[in-house]
Amino acid sequence: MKPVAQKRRQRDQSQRQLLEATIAAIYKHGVHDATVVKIGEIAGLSTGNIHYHFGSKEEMFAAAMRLLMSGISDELVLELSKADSPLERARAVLRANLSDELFTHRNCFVWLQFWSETARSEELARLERINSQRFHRNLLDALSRLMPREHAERATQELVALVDGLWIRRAQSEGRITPEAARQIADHYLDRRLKTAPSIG
Amino acid sequence: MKPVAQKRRQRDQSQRQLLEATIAAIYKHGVHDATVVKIGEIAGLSTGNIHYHFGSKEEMFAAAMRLLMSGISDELVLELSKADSPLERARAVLRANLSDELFTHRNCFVWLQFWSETARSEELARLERINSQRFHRNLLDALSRLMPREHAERATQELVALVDGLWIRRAQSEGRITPEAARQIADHYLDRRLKTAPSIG
Amino acid sequence: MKPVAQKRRQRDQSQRQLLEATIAAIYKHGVHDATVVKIGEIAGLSTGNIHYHFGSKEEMFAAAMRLLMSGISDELVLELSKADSPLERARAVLRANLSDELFTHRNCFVWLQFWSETARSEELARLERINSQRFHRNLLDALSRLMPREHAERATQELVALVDGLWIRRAQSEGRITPEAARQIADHYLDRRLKTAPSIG
Amino acid sequence: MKPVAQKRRQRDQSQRQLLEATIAAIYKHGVHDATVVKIGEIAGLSTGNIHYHFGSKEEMFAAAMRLLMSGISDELVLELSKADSPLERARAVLRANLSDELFTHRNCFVWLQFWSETARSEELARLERINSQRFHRNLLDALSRLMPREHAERATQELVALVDGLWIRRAQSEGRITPEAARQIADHYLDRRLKTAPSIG
DNA sequence: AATGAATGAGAATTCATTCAT
DNA sequence: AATGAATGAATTCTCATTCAT
Repeated sequence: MKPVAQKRRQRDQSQRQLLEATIAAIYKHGVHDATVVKIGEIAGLSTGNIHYHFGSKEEMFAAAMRLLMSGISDELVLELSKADSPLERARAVLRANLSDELFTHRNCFVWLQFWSETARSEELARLERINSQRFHRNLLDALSRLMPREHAERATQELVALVDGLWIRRAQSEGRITPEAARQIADHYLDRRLKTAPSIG
Repeated sequence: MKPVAQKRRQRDQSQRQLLEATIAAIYKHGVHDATVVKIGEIAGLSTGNIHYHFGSKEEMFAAAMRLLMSGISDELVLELSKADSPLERARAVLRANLSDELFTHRNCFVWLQFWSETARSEELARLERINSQRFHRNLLDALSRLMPREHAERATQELVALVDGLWIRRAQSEGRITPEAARQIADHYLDRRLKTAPSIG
Repeated sequence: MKPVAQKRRQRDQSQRQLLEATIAAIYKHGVHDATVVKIGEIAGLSTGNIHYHFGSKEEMFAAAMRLLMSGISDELVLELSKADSPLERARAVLRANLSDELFTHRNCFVWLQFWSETARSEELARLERINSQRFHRNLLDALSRLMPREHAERATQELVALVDGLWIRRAQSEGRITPEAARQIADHYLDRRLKTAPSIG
Repeated sequence: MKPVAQKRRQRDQSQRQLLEATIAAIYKHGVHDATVVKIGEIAGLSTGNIHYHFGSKEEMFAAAMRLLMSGISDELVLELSKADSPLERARAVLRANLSDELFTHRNCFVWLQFWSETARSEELARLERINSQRFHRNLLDALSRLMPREHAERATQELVALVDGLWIRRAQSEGRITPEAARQIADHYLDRRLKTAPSIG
């Protein structure tokens, strides 16, 4: 008989597979058409098993959204770890959301699908708020050291909207915008913002 | 009164009611849950009627999206008619998309739902492209007279993304942002853009 | 105002048009898919009108079957009028059902469709029995003068089955059998029957 | 007992039940009114199951027709296995189609329903052709050894039509003809055919 | 853990029929 | 006589979920 640790590992792997498959299915078919059967096929598991692992489709979708969010979080932590000035930190926050790894057609598309599902699931709405607020908070923290509070708040709002808009654009179709171009837009925006805002102290 | 004319009016009214009901249902339940039965209830018409008038649910959704787009178009025409300088025209384009009438929670929410449906319906995707391109073109026309071509193109991209991001934000929940605040963000952005770009002539 | 006779003529024409359209629709789509709307389109009349004229779809189908039957009947009368011996009469009955005008793909196909509808409509079943019995009776009358009663009865049964089978064959697809070939089969069968049966008198 | 084997048996049994129920429903109501719900009720299974097992109603109908055809095929093989001369073989082919087990009101009625559905389903039409050709070929093989080729071909055509006509007759209503009578008709026809055709060799 | 057969509520769609004009 | 908008019951099909194995 297998030791407990091995069993757990196997279980975790199944669940991970299921979450990846969920995202893949949403990317392929859209949330609406990402059915339990299709997800199961991609994951190589039966529908019965999905309910064994996640209880319901909605819980699995929430877990998939969390997986996506943890990817964003990891990227953010990575970028922030390399930044050692407020300006660098602000740039790091933007870069994290527009990196080659994260700012993919797939990611942006799937995220847009979750955005729209927010209307049907309070849990997904909650997760969206958490993600949005984390982005907002990190950016505000950095900008607050570069310009007066009020300016920083406005600049944050604008940058958050700008990045969201870039995600929509990227989600729309493969070729509309590249990560490189998106980063440039955000960076230039930040530069102009800093030039025109009164500096601190 | 001619019976033919009366019948036509009756038909047009039913179709209009159905389209309004479609939008209302999407607003209330999300695209996914805006079923033919619910739409029929809101419109006060039977489900059979939907297929009599539009052939299929999908075609009715496309017609509803077109109705939304014609609202945006009307607003744009109205604003542009009042503008008589390139700068005014650029502002008019932005204001049209962020006006009190258009930049409502309802409109932005429903539009986000259509955005996500783009993945499932080629016709909706086509409509989205038309709308996006019209916005892009009008803004670029105006900005091209205020700054060198290349700058104008970048500025357009940025402003389009910014406005899309503001729509997402507005869609998310009633209170996150007001039309007034959104217009300020866009206007300030434009002002800074003009200050930092080399002027024409 | 139109005279009464003219009105009646107009009404009769509409009804005749509708019956022809019914048959055409059944030929084109099969009974199952010959909907009131499709029939109306072929006839150039609205669905409301169909019910004004026939009360219900089923009644219209029965009327269409009667029209088909009257065609067979006319053909039979015509052929019989030219026959002046028992043998000629027997041949006439067969020829009537296998004539170039009647034994068409269209006729046989539509008749097969009515045959199957017999299961759902007592009225159609009744009509089918009338038609079948008329065929049977006329053939038996003729054959009874050519061979002993018992032989005649058997021969009639056989010939009726043979002709029905030929109709099925013709209904199946355009090319399986020609009227000419069908008539030869029936005639040869009759000849052999007469040769091997004891003659009367 | 292996669970896998058990599941397969369970599945096969359900599918078989569904096919029997399809035939029973067609016999009871006609193809047109043999709805998924009614079939499910007869089979004692839910409607969802029909689509789980067969994908669509049409595919299930095709499978039911194949089941009917395999019954005919079995009967034919059985009869042929007992025949050891060309004449015996010809008789066997006829007897197979007119046996007490096969030539039932139920079978003939259901087959007539499938015949008429041939117009709506290319697959059913294909199956009908296969069945018809098998009958034709087997009969022709036997007759070719009893009379010259050309005679054999005509005799085959005639016998096929005769048997089809007998099926129609049997389908029409319970009492019109018995298997015994049908076999006599076919046998006598064959006898007369052999008498009047030039023999081989 | 895993399977997959079975369920049943709910989805879009079709269509004969009605009815106001 | 004729139209065609409106209805609503019925139909096929989908899909998350359950459950025996």
